[in-house]
Amino acid sequence: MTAPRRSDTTRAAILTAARERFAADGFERATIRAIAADARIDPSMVMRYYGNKEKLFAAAAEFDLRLPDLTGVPTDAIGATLVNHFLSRWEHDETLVALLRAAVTQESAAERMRGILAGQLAPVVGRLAPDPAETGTRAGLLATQMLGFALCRFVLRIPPVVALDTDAAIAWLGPTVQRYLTGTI
Amino acid sequence: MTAPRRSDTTRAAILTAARERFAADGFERATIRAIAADARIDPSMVMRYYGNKEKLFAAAAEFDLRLPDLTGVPTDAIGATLVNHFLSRWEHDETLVALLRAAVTQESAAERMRGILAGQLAPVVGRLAPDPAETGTRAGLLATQMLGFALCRFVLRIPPVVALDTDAAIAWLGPTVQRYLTGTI
DNA sequence: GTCTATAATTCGATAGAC
DNA sequence: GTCTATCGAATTATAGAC
Repeated sequence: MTAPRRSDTTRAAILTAARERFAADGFERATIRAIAADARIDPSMVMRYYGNKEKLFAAAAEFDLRLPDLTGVPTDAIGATLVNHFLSRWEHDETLVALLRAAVTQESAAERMRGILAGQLAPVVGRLAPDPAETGTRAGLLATQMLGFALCRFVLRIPPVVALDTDAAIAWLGPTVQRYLTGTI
Repeated sequence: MTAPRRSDTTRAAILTAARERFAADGFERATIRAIAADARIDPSMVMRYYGNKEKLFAAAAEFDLRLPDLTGVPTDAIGATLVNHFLSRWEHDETLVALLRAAVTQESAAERMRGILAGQLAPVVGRLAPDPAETGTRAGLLATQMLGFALCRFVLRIPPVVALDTDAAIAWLGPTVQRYLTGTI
């Protein structure tokens, strides 16, 4: 364990500002100058700490889905539980929105997104589905619905999707996710 | 009716090249220079014909969903019919992928996307749902699933989603769309 | 109608003083 | 560690010759 350096405060401020800018503007339009201004530091410090823009993004887009343990959840409540988890996870952390916005034009961000699905989501899904060969497909289908919802709600801001409250969103999306994870064709 | 000018060929070539570049690279990374090079013309011609980059995009992103008439379709086949329609529509026209990629960082493109949903999709959905107050919500839910699928398949290229063939995609997504349009909470 | 030349910005990245 | 100054590259957009 190393003691926290005095530069750690600066590093954290940069990361917070970077996440906000990347989430709001996407990778290209989020400039190092703007991020530095938000963090109240000099732009050259960003380069000094993170090397270049892509490495800065890689550090800012570190993301843990924090998926709950589903072993104690009744089988037919898995869909609603997961939808509720994703909704509250997004409300309080814009990292995933930043990642989503950047992934559309930045291959490294898309690769990161694929890695999160394969490394964090698929293992949890795998513990539910009997057939291991289906795990990837089920996790992928879940991604199409939940990322699509995030896209329409937070990025495209489609009015009726923005207007949905948490209960309605769970009621509509829950059965979809439930079927993708535990149903059959 | 005016006779086709000889410049119409050039204009069409520009639009085709623009659609390809916007679809592949997004709004910021698709440069006027690259579009002009693809169309085998001088970059200044693009400006001459379309004024600026945003107007060029607006012209290239003109999109008609070409939704089929659903009045003759059995009620419980609506989901599969629509999913099949969207899949084939995307395979042969990259305009919607271009619009999706651009809409993530370009507000005017997002507005265009919202306009397509409200102007083309919602009216068709409205003819199916008994309650007019629900039309927007149902069309929005349909958008979350179908745009999410396009995002994961064509933009993020998530392997198991890319691997789905048409029949499997219809079998999985059809019931979801069916419930969003004709089901209840 | 087509192309050359270039203006005007903006940005990522670097060098170096302090 | 922090900041000033600036380079070099890329881009949209314009002006004007032919």
